[in-house]
Amino acid sequence: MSLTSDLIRGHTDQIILARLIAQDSYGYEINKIIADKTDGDYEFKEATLYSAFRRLEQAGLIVSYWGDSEQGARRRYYAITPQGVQYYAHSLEDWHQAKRIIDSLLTK
Amino acid sequence: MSLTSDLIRGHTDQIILARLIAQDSYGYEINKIIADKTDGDYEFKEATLYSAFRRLEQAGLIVSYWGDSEQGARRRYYAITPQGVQYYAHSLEDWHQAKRIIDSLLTK
DNA sequence: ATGAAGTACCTTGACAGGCGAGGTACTCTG
DNA sequence: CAGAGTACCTCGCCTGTCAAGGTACTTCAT
Repeated sequence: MSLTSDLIRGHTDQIILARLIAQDSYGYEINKIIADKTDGDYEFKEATLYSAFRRLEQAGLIVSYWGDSEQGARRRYYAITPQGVQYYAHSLEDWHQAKRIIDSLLTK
Repeated sequence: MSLTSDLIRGHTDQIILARLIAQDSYGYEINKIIADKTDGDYEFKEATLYSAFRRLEQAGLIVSYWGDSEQGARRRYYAITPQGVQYYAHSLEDWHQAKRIIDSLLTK
């Protein structure tokens, strides 16, 4: 993985929310999906991931519940809230704008 | 300006280097050019700008010299070094990769 | 049976970058 | 002479990342 975290910083929450819009999920799975989607180029550090969950839940953008799996390790599932959806939509616009702005600043 | 700083974080150094590749410049002017290029949508906070200069100079990516202006406020000019040019080229590639990765993570 | 590897979660403390707030010093214009 | 503009700088807080460490369960090969 060659991506420095500072390039992803500012997208962590957004990326997690994008996954939760697709379906409820849990930490470990989200990270695996991200690794898959990027062909192993990127993955959150666990500490980063779980601190993001805490932040998002406190902000009311996601809620969590324990999975009722009888076997295997317990899983804490997360679901996106309506505010989360709204926040995500807004963050998408920000991203498109940021791309334009950064690209324009990197040219003569 | 709606851009959150975390979206720019990771691009600060890169943006400054891009300006210095175009021509030697100084803090105040760089910020004005950036404001111009983005139609006022973005501008560095001064503290951010000057701490970036310090960081870049310590890293050997830029060098500074005092402008010899007789009138007006003194200006500290910055010039990019060969290492700076190299670092910039590398950071451009990182950026293109980051764009692809982030975009791919924001879709189902 | 035992140990390694995989799944799955969590916390602590350090560190780096952004930036609000404050400051200095000079020039120009009304 | 005051205020706005140019131009630089520092201090200390805040936030997000992450290395390091931990817990607990399951599966599989030895």
